[in-house]
Amino acid sequence: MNSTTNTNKKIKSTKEKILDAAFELISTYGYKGASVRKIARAVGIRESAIYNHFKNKDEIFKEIMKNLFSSPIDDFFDRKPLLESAKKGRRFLNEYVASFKLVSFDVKNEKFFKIIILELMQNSEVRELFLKYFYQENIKKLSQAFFVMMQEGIIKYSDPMLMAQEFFAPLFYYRLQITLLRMDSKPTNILSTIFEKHVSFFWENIAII
Amino acid sequence: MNSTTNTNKKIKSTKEKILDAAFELISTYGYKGASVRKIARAVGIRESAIYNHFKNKDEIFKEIMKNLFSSPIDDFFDRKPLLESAKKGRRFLNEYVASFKLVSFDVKNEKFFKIIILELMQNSEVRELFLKYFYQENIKKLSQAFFVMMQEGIIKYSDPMLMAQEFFAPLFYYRLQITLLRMDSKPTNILSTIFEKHVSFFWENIAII
DNA sequence: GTCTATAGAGAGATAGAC
DNA sequence: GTCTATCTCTCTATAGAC
Repeated sequence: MNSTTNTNKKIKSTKEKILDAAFELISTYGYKGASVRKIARAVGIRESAIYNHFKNKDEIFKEIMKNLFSSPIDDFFDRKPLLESAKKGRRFLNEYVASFKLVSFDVKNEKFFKIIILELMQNSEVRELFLKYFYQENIKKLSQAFFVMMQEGIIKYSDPMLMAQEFFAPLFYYRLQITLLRMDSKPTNILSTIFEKHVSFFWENIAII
Repeated sequence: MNSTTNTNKKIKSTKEKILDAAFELISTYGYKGASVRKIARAVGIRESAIYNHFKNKDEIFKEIMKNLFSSPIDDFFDRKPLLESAKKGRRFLNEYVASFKLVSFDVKNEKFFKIIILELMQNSEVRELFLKYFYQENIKKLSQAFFVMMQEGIIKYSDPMLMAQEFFAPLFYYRLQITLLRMDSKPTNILSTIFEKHVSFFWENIAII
């Protein structure tokens, strides 16, 4: 174990520094606005030095894109057996939303979210990943969970896919609002409990009894 | 009434042509990407000629911004007395959503929507208008409508503001998805009836009986 | 692996002839 | 009101010295 493994305090390589600076700049100015000039200045090197680590600007973005959708929400589904924990009904939804809320208020994840929105209308690959991530990953798994709940007789019978979308959409909407408010340093206290309220509102309406 | 009033087929002035071209370009490339060069080329004039009609590039964007949020959804609330039509309950929601759906699939409005998303993370004024429009205009009026329904005993008692947000959020989410799918010429048939399904799902859960 | 120097394109904007 | 010509800046990227 030498310094190159960067176990603890990690001395960052120039390549890592470039990626960090690029990530920061792209999340505020977007891909076009984050120029190689700005990135180099942020790192403290010349533009030409960038090209010793990346073939071109696009390669930098591609590297950052790899982590764009690997957020803690995925981990949520990985952490526990879906079909088993779904049986917990409302408690399952509470846990899911708590995880989503944590991600929404996390600074690093907020920057990823900003990049997604910034590039959504410009980059078809981002669109592809966006639809895949929010659909395949979240909606599909949520609909499975709702299906389990129906089978268990905890909630009313309905279209699980529709239910999943109806459940997820407000989460996305609230997250977007939080991000926008925070960008202009506006208070988000109105939204601090909205996630919990959402679960209550939703549950009241799908639960049996 | 002479040719300058442009009553019927309207011979467009250069200024109008510039605005049209700029609108088109901004909706695909964003503000930064829609260069004065590109706009001039699209109109068929030189860049310098642009400056006879607008002080600078920013003035062009400001002019377009004026119409950014004056969409037909506003008209919906203007057209009919809110407190009276809200008493119709589900029929009111159906009409509101039908209006929203029309806007979502309208090509011109889709371009406005794209500009909003493109500039949301870059332009604080767009953010301001976005929050104002979607909050003050839509959510506030919807919550008034829900309050009326509660008073009338058509729906269960609850927080009208929360209800309005929960009702509106999926509409926004579905609209975004439709826009993204259409950008890559992907089928939207899965979403063609989602707006109606949303009303059904929501209504079932708030209605008394 | 970093630097200087430079190329070549595209950006916003202005001066002045017609 | 449109043109040509031009200025100044910023951008991505490469060549070659150290």
